Amino acid sequence: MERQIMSWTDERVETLKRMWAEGQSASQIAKELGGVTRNAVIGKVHRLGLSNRTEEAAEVAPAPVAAPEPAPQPVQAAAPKPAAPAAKPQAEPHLRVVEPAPKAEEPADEPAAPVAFNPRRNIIPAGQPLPPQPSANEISPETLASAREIEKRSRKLSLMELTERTCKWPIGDPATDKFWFCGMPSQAGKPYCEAHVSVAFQPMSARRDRRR
DNA sequence: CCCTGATTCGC
DNA sequence: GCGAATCAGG
Repeated sequence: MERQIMSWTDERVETLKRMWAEGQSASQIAKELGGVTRNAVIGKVHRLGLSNRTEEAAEVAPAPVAAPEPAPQPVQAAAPKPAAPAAKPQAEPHLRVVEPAPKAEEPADEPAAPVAFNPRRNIIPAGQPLPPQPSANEISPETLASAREIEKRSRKLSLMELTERTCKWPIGDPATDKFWFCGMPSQAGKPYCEAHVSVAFQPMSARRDRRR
């Protein structure tokens, strides 16, 4: 009754251009558009002549996040349900708790382990910094900057949208609906994307060096 | 194996 | 113009 079988309408081309500029991969774009394969997307990208996507382009388009636009953003279930994470984030062979930081003023809190919130008991009263984020003072500024950069482009996936190959780094406060998972491509065999792996898996030597 | 983009070429 | 098949690479 409509649409003569998926074609490159202006609208779809716009989405393609926008996502490509944001640095999304051809497969991600294809998935978003639906009805086309990544090959189709790549082919179109080339025909549009916007092949080599350089850094600057990526810095222009990033929509500010909770932008109230009718854009085809992936819906996100805002239900803070106890539902067992299909892809249980934790239980990773993650970091060693670093040596008991003799930095007196640093309360021996959590290691840099993200996804540690416990949804079953009391939902964290929004306002308490319970959510993930490892103690920044243990991470190099470069690594943190990289993570923040990635988070701005995160795919904001809901729990149910995570797969074995999406970054499961939680972002935001799980007690609110401003909570989602990074969703960028995860490193093979790892639970997080490159940037978040860097934050989560700190080589002991690097940590040691940093606090010398 | 998972994934990436690039290219070719029949349609 | 389109995109599957294929290639080259991480």
